[in-house]
Amino acid sequence: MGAVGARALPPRAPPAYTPPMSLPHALLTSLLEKPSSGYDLAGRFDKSIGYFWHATHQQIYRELARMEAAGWIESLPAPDAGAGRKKLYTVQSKGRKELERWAMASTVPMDLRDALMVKLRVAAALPGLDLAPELRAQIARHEAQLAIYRGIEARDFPPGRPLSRAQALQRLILRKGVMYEEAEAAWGREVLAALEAPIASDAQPTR
Amino acid sequence: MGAVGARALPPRAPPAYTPPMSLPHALLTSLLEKPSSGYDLAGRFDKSIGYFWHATHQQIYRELARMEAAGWIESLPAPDAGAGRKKLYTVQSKGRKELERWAMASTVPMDLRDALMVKLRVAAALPGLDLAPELRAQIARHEAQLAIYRGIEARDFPPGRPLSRAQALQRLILRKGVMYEEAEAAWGREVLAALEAPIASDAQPTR
DNA sequence: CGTTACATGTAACCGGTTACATGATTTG
DNA sequence: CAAATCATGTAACCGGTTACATGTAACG
Repeated sequence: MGAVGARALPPRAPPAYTPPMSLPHALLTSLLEKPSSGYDLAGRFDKSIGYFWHATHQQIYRELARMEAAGWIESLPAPDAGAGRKKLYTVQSKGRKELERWAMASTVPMDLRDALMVKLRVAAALPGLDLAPELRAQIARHEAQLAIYRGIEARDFPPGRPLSRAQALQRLILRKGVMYEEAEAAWGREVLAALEAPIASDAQPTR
Repeated sequence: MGAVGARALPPRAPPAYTPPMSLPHALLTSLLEKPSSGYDLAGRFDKSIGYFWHATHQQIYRELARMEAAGWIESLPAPDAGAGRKKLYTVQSKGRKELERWAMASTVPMDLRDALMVKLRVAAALPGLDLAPELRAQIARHEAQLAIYRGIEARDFPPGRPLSRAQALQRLILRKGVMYEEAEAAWGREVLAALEAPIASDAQPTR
């Protein structure tokens, strides 16, 4: 097969706007909770998701423009801001349906892509290399992040107080951050301990 | 400021080839262990890192071409494969130095970007939504992956046998996969339990 | 009046993905 | 010799990032 000479095909029909991943859907969710301007979204990018996931204003403006073109959202000149260009985006029924569809659909997880894993492999090939400093830095970073999440948890969800459904879900999102950082830090400590362990030079039992 | 009319600048000087992330360095590591063709690298993409991180052959060929242009690696027509185009890539001293530099440098971690976190937020805004099936699927997926890693661990690193330095490092890479999947599955179970818990409709103590 | 914050955008690049193409080698 | 596999690539897109541009509103 392989139609020879099929080179100069017209540029494929503009693919129907169906993003595989989730920035637009994250924005859609934010807008569902509260109609906002692109600037507002960039500023907070959602109180809970923004803890873990940063998006620049350019990304956000781009997605908003696309979603408006797709009819998922609509913009009105903001009631405040007289001569400014500020726009207020509101989710349309098409957008709400799309968000439901996406939420119910199954999503493939991201690859686990950690530079430290590669660096361990480098250390195996280049025995002179000392990864301990970088490891200590990473452990400290994860522990600091963990402390931040724990602080938020203690402040926003003190134990013993009953939570609304929305609050309970919000807390679970934060829990993910906590559990993720705990696992990262624990792994880091395990690696550091192994690096500092007596180097049983090569497969020699300590005897 | 902002030199008006500075539009038609010549396309900025081709930025010195300094990738911020790590695919080239992962490939470099693989090549350091064993000079290979692009096809070989695509096939295994490194026994340990390939467990977690997939790279397509196009990515790999592109990176190999760039790294050769940068003088990090060199290609020779492969000794086998008579009339074929197969090339064997070998790390040059420049590449080895770059790998060391990168391994010692500190790396910024990736954002934690999980669709389920967004979906929980959606569920908070749209109370009709039932995320339980998707959650069960994710838990099953993580547990299956965990079983695979545990199998490899048991096969390659049975307890009680002393390990060489390289083997110990290899095992730590695998441990990361294990700990990551454990944390993901544990979080999933926590969320599922919360979703199925008595819905204390809104902040009403069960009393 | 000048600086800072608000607010939106264009241009250009890089990494990751998908589709397509091409040709050599091995095998039934 | 036809099909599968080996082996390498081009083209085109999309998402994420950085640099640059532009203008309004609020504040001291």
